[in-house]
Amino acid sequence: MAERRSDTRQRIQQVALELFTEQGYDKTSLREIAERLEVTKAALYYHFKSKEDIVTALIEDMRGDVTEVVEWASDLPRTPEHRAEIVRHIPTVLTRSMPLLRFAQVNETALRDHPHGADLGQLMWQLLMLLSDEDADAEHQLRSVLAMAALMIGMVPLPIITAPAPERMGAAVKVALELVTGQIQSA
Amino acid sequence: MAERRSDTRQRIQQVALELFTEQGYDKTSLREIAERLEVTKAALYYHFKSKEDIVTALIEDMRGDVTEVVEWASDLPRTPEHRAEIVRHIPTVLTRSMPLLRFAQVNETALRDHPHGADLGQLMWQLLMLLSDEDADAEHQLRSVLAMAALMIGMVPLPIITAPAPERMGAAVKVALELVTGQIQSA
Amino acid sequence: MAERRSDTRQRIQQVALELFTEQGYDKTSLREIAERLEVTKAALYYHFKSKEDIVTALIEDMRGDVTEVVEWASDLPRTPEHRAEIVRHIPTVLTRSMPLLRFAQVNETALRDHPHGADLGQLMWQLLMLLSDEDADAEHQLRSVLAMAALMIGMVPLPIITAPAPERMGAAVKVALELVTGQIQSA
Amino acid sequence: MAERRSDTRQRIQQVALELFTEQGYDKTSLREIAERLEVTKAALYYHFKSKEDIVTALIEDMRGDVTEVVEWASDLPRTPEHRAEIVRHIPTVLTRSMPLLRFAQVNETALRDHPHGADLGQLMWQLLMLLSDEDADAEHQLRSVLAMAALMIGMVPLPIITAPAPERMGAAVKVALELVTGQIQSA
DNA sequence: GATGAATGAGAATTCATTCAT
DNA sequence: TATGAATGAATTCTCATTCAT
Repeated sequence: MAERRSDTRQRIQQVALELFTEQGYDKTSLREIAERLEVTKAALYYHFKSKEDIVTALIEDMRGDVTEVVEWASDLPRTPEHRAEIVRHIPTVLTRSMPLLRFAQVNETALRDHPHGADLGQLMWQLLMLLSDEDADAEHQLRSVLAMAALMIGMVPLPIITAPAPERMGAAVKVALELVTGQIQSA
Repeated sequence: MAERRSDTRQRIQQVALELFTEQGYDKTSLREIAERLEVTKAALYYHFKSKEDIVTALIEDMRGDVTEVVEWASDLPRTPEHRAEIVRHIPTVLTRSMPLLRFAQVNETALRDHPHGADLGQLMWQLLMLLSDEDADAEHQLRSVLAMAALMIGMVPLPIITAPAPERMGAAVKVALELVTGQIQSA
Repeated sequence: MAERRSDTRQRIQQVALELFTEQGYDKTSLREIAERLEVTKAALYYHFKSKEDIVTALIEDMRGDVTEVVEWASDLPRTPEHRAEIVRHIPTVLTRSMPLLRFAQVNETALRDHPHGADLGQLMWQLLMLLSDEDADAEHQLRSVLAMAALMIGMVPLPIITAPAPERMGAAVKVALELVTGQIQSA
Repeated sequence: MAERRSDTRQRIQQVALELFTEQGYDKTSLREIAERLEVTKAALYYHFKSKEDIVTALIEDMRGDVTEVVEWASDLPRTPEHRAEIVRHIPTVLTRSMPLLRFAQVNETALRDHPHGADLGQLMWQLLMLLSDEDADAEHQLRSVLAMAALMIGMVPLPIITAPAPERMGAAVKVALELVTGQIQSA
């Protein structure tokens, strides 16, 4: 009763996500994951049919959060005020998904030929499109890309930005707002 | 006279840079590079003592351009006007280095344990510091990171930004200026 | 009463025989057999103590038929007429065993080191010896081998022989008779 | 000068053919082949791009002999006399190819999904068709299959046939002739 | 300025098998 | 009468690297 159903499967996903992000998907061997979990490689294959499949599961798991925010935002009219609201909302709703987004960014090339890499790309694309339009001009598109980048940097530390998390997040939202509304924000 | 000094060495670097960027450093084998050049793997080892060493050479080759702009900018006083001038200057002086910067970005994890990966990081750091200060606040640091990101996106196409190169570059400079000067730019 | 004794055990044997013959013993994994039956691999181990053991059961099951014909024929005097009678008898009495004989032939190498592979070999040997003698000359031995081969080809389709089953069987018996009696048979 | 070109490649093929025939293709690991040759597994991969590829090379190597006899025989008119001539000719011209034919027969299932397994099948088919016709009746087709089988048994020892090689071959030719000409042969 | 032949280390994957429940 | 979870040993294959020529 105390045993959670398929504890191991969860732990594999978690450790894999950590290692894939830290060292890269290609540089991380299944041996390494297995050792870290103190199981055998074959145990990984009991739970996932391939290395790729671990990634697939990771993506599947987090798709929900993104879809949710996309659906919520899609109904909003495309006004600067609503874009601002979306920007403010994203950090709270996507916190749990951030590790995956970071993983995706760091493993860009490795995901290029992954069968579900495209899916991940699409998720990010949908996020971006919340702040812009497919037929907006280059500047608008660029602004929304940068706004999303700002939010990501706010949520996960970049070695270059030394400030503590809350301050970082505050700055990120502020700059992101400026980018999507085209207005300087007062602190 | 007819033979340029080490033609092959140049071709190796060029092909390697292409493949490393397209497919990732880890996913690109020396066999693949050799095949593309129609030489044997052993020939690569005549010119470079290891796979890592190709990267080292790549970095070495482009370091000059960056150093140059860094030196030029370092003498300028840290005013908004000069930061703007730097932003405007970067695209012209770094065009040749862009492929390498893109390579670095795309192979973040692979370069993490490369002996000269740190060097590349430092180059980018120096570039960033031209627009900011080590002891600036989080917002300032973030702004300069995003400004550099804007310029990079301007120079190399991101699948998401569909506009043609000149328009893309124009938008990039405009947004970058806005980010580093804190002022909305008029077209 | 409604449940036949060990239904599953029978189904495992049947599916295993099919797959072993189609794809070869080595190429057929227990996973595949289990999947085809929609049970787990562990279920196979409930019924058989090893993969080898499935083969053992298969052989055991069919030994009866062969033994029967061998015993019947052993009592007959070694005359051409009786050899002819044996040839004519074999197809009717061995029809049920044919799948196993085909399996044995197709998995010759795999059965070489099977503990009961020898048994199967012996069964075939006994069959052969019904038509020949251990101390017959090379030609006689060859004739009886070919006669048995003819009968087998008659019973199971070879891709090369396109005729429908009854015609095939008729031709097989005719040629087999000719081989063991040394006389051209009239249709 | 004393060094034969690619000695190793030849030795790999030879040892592989031996082991594949003795133990079966699937049961023979590259490790085993490598050990027998006192080289590393990787050396095999220098000479052949996969395990399959060794088989391909084997087939390629022997195709010539078969093609030759097929071409010679194709020009002959389809009379019983010529069929007899073909039967008599085959053992001399196919001696070198026999090991491969034996390999093919013993590894029937393993070759079923080999990309060049079909090729081998076709070679045998062509051989068969020299003694028969695509639209001959079942009996004729069966006779030529058995005649070829007889010749093969004559060339390679079957455990069941104990006679020494020359006698075996003599018997084989005799029986094969009888099968294709439909006439009892006098010794 | 190259090549041909080889290696050692390690990767992903598959398999038959076991055992507690 | 089964299953879920796991293992150990093996397999095919790839890679960066070396070295004599």
